Amino acid sequence: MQITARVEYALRALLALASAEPAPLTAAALSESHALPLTFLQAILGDLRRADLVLNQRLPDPGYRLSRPAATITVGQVLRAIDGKPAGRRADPPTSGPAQDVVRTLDLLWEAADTALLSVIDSVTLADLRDGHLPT
Amino acid sequence: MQITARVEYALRALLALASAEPAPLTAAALSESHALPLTFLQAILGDLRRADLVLNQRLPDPGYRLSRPAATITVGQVLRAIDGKPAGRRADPPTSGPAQDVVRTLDLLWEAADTALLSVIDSVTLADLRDGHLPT
DNA sequence: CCTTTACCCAACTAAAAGAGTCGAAATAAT
DNA sequence: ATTATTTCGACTCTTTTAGTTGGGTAAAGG
Repeated sequence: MQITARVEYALRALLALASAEPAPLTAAALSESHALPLTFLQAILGDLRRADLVLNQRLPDPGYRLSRPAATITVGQVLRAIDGKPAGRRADPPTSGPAQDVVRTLDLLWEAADTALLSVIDSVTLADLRDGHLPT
Repeated sequence: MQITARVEYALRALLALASAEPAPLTAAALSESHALPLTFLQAILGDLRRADLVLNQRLPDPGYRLSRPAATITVGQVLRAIDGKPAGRRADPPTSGPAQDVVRTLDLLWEAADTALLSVIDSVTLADLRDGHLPT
């Protein structure tokens, strides 16, 4: 498990929004109160908006809000919105030889690992995190 | 889940060794039959040897062998031997402010995700992979 | 001895990904 | 118009990955 800063920041920001609900928060406000680099945060909020997890409004009372209830947004959705790719091996598989079967077997292994991961992150919502309801 | 080439190559090599048991295979032989870059593979085998997963012997009949039965080596052990670190966030946590609690909550989340992952990779052995016994 | 075979190791390079910054443009009240 | 804020693409800096290179070690077998 490698947690990128993007994902971490995205979740921190979303949790702040979940706690502020239904009041909107501007990017600047989020940046200050949670020590997130402003311009980087803006880029991240852009990803979240394009993934329809968040929406923003202009004056009066400008800022970002969750686009749906915190209980319906899972951590998995956030990860996929931010990091895009669900997984991926770096090494390209050989096109022939006895290693073929081995590679197929490893594929299944990584798939099983991924499934285990998804079972956690797709079952935890922003509301869970906000309220401290965590998995075992 | 991000699978590095090092881990992938290590597992391919170990599976080859597990299948060849108890005959030793040289680095060159592994490199050729499984299309692994030789010098890179040597570095990886060095890690595996230092982690006591593999041992090598000189003439006569030189090469690498598993240092213990394939059924007692788990994928998790290999991952830890090769990539070292169990996990890690990139973003450094804030030293003060209301984000403190959020960060602690996220810590627990990542820990849960890690546990889920370990439950898979620490329960699958090289013998399982070699024989096609995979987790659900 | 001395060549051959194979491993050992530290330093190096190249390319990609990650973390952020910068600046100019768009938006929409007041 | 002006102000506050978001939006977008391009840009920089650093770290990690994926390898290579080159020099050295060990131990037969001739």
